Amino acid sequence: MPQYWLMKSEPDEASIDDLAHAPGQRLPWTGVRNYQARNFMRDRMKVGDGVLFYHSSCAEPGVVGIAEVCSAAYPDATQFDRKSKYFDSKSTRDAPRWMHVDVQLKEKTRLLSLREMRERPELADMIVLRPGNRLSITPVEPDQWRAVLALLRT
DNA sequence: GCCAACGTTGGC
DNA sequence: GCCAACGTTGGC
Repeated sequence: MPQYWLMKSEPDEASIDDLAHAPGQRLPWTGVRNYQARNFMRDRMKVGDGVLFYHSSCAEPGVVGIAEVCSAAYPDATQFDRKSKYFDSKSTRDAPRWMHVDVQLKEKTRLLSLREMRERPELADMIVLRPGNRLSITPVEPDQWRAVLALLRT
């Protein structure tokens, strides 16, 4: 059984259109520097898991597409790149601190805005809607996944 | 730009 | 191991 996830990305960094125009419509989910989010990718994500692609820190935050996990977790190259803002001097090639998966676009959707999500009782328990939530990757329950997909098609 | 929430760091 | 200080996230 696949699991489901919501993954936040700042559109200035990697937008749904960036994903749509990437080779194979696949992108490495680089730049995660939070242990809980890393652990989700490293320990719990499987190829084929469903992903809600979410735009954050922008004028209209919300879900903008459906994607799929398309690789196992592997070391994030940006942690070794001194010129990258994601460079981590404490990480080593022998024991890389940061890992990520690749994701592949399944479908660009309409914007399901955060505001609209908050209005929906069937989504009320989603972690991303919890006050103060800052986690960039959160698990999504199967019934929440189905409810979001239904809303995206309205 | 503000600020609440919360994760990380580092002194002790 | 505690916890204050600090930094980051991200909606508004």
